[in-house]
Amino acid sequence: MKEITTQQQRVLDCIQIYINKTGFPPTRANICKELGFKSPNSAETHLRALEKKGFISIESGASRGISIINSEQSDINDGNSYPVIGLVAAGSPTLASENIENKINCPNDFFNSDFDYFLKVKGLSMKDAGIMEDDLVAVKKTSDVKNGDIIIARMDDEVTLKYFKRISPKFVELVAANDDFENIKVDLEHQNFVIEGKSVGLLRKS
Amino acid sequence: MKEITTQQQRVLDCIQIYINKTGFPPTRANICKELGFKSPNSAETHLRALEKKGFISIESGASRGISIINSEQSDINDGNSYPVIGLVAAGSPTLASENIENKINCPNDFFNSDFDYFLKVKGLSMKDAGIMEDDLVAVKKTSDVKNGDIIIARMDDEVTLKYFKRISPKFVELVAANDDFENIKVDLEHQNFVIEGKSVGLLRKS
DNA sequence: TATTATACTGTATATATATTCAGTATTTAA
DNA sequence: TTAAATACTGAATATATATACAGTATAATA
Repeated sequence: MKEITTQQQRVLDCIQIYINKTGFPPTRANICKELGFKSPNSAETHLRALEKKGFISIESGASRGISIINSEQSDINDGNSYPVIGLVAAGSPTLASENIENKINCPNDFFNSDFDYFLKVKGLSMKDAGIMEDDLVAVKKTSDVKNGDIIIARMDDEVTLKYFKRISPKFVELVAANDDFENIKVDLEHQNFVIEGKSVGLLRKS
Repeated sequence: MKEITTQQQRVLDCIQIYINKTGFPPTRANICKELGFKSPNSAETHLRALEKKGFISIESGASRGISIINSEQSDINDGNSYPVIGLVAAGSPTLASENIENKINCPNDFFNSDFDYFLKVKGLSMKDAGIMEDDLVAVKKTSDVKNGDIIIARMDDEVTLKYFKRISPKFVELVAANDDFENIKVDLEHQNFVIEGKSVGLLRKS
C-alpha cells in the first residue's frame, strides 16, 4: 500500500462518512459538494489516485461504483463476525469479498473447535449425515483431518463436502452420505487434490 | 414492521448480498438480472413495497439510493444466554432448573425468528429432515403452527419432535421424517395434546 | 361485488452520473 | 531540467439509472 496524501485522505474519509450516513457511496458531484471542489474532475482524479494506490475500487461505468478496500480485516474475522461463503461447483471457497454472501455474528467459542467461516451447502450429497441444502457448515481451515471427518475438499476446480477416508498411502476416498451419490476415489499422485478444511459444526436457519 | 412476502424477502436478500459483494447497492436493472425479472418496474414496485413496509429507505432521484434499515440493531444485548433442555421421553420440557443441561451464548437475532431455548434431540425420528441425535433445535414457544412446521408436542407425558399436519378440525397427525417410525394420529377431543413450540433453527456441535 | 395488494412485462424519458478533453499551477523525483 | 505526480477549474457528452405510464393477471379483502 502506497502512501496517501492529505487531500486523498480527506476524499477517502468523505467516502466512508457518506456511506455511513446514507448507506451508499457518493457520486463525484457529492464529493465535490462535501469538500468544496468546483469541478467533478477534481473528485475523479482523486478517486483514480486512490484506486491506483489500492485504497478503493471503482467499477467502471457504474454509478456510485466505489467501494473501500479494507486492508485491516485482512481476510477472516478478528472479532466474532464470520463470513458465509457459498459452495460453488467450480472455484475455491475463498474468503475474497466477492464470494462472501453475508456475515454472521457469533461467539468464537460457539462450536467445540474454533472455526474460520461458514459454508453454505448446495445439494444433498451429505443428507444422511444430517446436512441439508442451505445449511451453514462451520469450517475450520486445516489439512489435518482423519478418517470419518467431514471435509471440504477441492479437486481441480470443484469443491465438495464429503466424509474423508484414507484407503492407502496414495489413495483417498471421498464418501457421500447419500446412496444416490457415488463415492470419489482420489489418486493423490496424479490428481489435483486439496483439503480446504473440515466441518466442526452446523447451523440451520429455518 | 409489517409482514414481508416471499418475493419481497428475495429482493431484500438480493440487495444485501449485492452490497456485501460489491460495496454499493444494486440498480433496478441489477435486481432484475439477479432474480430473473424482465422489467425494471418489477424491481421498482418491490422496492416501493419494501420501503412502505419499512425494510429499506430509498433516496429519491439518487442512483443506487437504497439503504437497508436494520431494525434488529437496537439491542446492544448481543450476548444473550439460552438454556439447553434435554428432550426426555417423559415429562414436559420445562425451563425449570433441573431440566437445564447448560446454557449457550448466542445473539438473539441469530435465527430468522426469535426463540426461547435449545432442545437437545434424542433419537433419529427426524433423521430425513436433517435432525440427528444430540442436535440442538432452537425452539420458539408458540402454539401458532402450520402444516409442515417442525413442532415440539407433548402428548400425556411424552414429548416429541415431529412434523405438524392437520388432517381435519379434530385430528392432527404427527409425521416422522424416518421410515422406521410410525406417524401418530392425535384425537384432539379425547387426547391430552399440547403444542410446546416450533423449531426455528438448528445447531450442531461436532 | 368492488377494491386493494401483489407480481409481473414492456416502452419511454428526463436526468443523474461517469468520464473524457482542454487547460493552469505547484511540487516532487530522476 | 525534464518528466511525473498532485491539485485543481470548466465544459461537454455518452450512457446509466430512476421513474412514470400503459397493460395483464391473480389472490386477498371488505
